[in-house]
Formats: sequence, structure tokens, C-alpha cells
Amino acid sequence: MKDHEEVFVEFLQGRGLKYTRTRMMILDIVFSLHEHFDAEQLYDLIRQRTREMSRATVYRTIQLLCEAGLLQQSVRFSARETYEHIYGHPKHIHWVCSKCDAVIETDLAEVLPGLNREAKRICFRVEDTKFTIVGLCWKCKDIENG
Amino acid sequence: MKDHEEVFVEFLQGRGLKYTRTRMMILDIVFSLHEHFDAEQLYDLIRQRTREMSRATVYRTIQLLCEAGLLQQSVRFSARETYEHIYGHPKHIHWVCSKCDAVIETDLAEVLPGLNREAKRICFRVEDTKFTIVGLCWKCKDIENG
DNA sequence: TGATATATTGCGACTCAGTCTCAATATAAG
DNA sequence: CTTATATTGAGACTGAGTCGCAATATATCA
Repeated sequence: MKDHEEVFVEFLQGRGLKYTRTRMMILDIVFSLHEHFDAEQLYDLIRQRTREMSRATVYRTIQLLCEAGLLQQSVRFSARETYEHIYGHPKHIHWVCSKCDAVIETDLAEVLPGLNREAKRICFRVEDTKFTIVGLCWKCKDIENG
Repeated sequence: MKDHEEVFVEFLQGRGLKYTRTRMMILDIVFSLHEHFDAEQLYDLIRQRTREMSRATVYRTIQLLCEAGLLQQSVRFSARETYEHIYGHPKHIHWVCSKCDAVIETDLAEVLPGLNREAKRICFRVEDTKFTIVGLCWKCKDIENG
């Protein structure tokens, strides 16, 4: 499997765009993160390393990374759009705890057969799935039960 | 089953809030809609009937209707938060066509068993589910296939 | 009914995320 | 090295949504 950089470079070339120092740096930081993040958080992280970066560039690059199939919009917790890695990262269900905001991910295997049956029934070609379950994680459930 | 108005009135009373003409009117229009809508669309509809209504009141009332369990945030298509009825309206899957923006709804029956197994496995107490599938509806799929 | 307390409303100012414009700069190709 | 094109940063701008506050409506109780 190609690595992130390779995918991004090929994507940029295909569009006649350039793989610049700036984009290199953003890519690097984005893929050092292992949690969901938003543009502002990313911008703050980058600014810790350099002052040579504008918000606009961060937003523009996130956009490109989405189009390149490396990132995707994720569950939105706040007013801010949230992103997650998708390259080499199989589709999953998000379990969001309404009490502690923890996010658990599990794979789709359990629900996929049912989903595909339903898709077939209504003649729908699935391109993307977003499953979010809100509720109590085991810790918060235990606390509630005393 | 109680009707919407009854639910809303009881909710307001329980909070020491008042069921005013203004809230009555918003409730009325909200429940005359049968599609997803956003605050701005609702505001426009209301303004067609009267000029005596401010945006702030519309936003505040939508908030109350959500807390009362009558409305819920739905799939977000645009920059605007989108709402849908939930009272007396069972949970469902949203199938959103990426080409024509059609939204199809089907019930959860096919995926629920798998989902519950998974919830049990990770000890999660489900409070709410949001399933959105993006892809091509049968019409757009047919067009693509020529 | 009238007085009082409390909730509601409209208005407009404000916040905040995200986009856009544009001049200056960096990059790639020849 | 020259030229054409893409990129960048800065800050103005947009649009959704919130907030504070004074004026108004509503409910309670004497």
C-alpha cells in the first residue's frame, strides 16, 4: 500500500498542483495525529512549530486532503467541522458517549450484511457510510448504576 | 398517543415556561412540514404569515422543541443545521443521493440486531442512532449506467 | 380587577467558523 | 535565467447562530 505522502503527491500531480514545503508540513502533522481533529486544532499545532502559516492555507489543504481520499469529515461534536483519516483505515461505527464525550470505534462487520440487504432492496449504490451511536460508554454506565 | 401540542405544553409547564401565541404559531408551522428543514427556511415561512417574528425567537423555539423531544438534528446538507420530526416517528436510516440530494428513509430493522450485538459486546447503552448512507439512488444509478 | 413578579420577545450587536480576494512569493518547465 | 502558473498570507468578508437588554406579554395572587 502506498504511503500517505505518495498518495498526496500523485493526487496533486494529477491536478497540476505542487507539493510544496507548506503542504508537506501540514501532511506531516495531520498524519502524526491519531484522533479526530478540527481545522483550528491543526492550525494551533502548526503554529507551535512555525509562525509562517495562515488559517486559509490550513483550510485549503484540509480540503485537498479530503479530495485526495486521505481525510474525511467525521462526527461533528462542536461548531467546528471535524476530520479523521480514511486512507488505510476501514469504515467503522462511531460510538459517542453523551456523558464523557469518549469516542469508540468498532468495525462495520456486524451491521454490513443488513445494510447491504436494505441497499439492494431500494436499489441504492453505497458510496459512503456514517454510523454514529450516541449513548453511555461502559464507564459512565457503571457510574450511573452506582 | 398525545399530540404534538400536548407534549409541548406539558414540557413547557414542567419547566415553568409559557405556551405563548408565538410558540403556538411556530409549533403549528413546524408540524405542517413533512420534510427536513433548517431554521432559516422556517423563519422565511413564518415571515410569509407575519412580520412579527424575529430570527432569535425561531432559533430559541427550535431549541425548545428539540429538548421537548419533538425535533432532532438531522443530516446536515449545507452550512445550516437541519432538523426533523421525531415524535411518533421511528428511528430510521437516511440514504442521501450524492447526485440529486434526494433523501430516502428506511427503518432500522435490518441493521438493529447487528447493532445491538455490537453494543452488548462493548457494553454501550444506546440512546440515539444516526445512520447516514451516501451514494446513488436508483434513478441516478440508472442514468449513470446509461 | 389591579399590582407584582416572571417569562418572552424583537432588535441589533456580536461571535465564530470558514471563504474569498489580491498582491507578493515560490515553484516548475523550457 | 525567463516565463508562466500555482501558492501563500493577511485580512476583509459572509453567514449561521447566540447574546444582552429594554420593552412587552403573561400568570399569580391579593
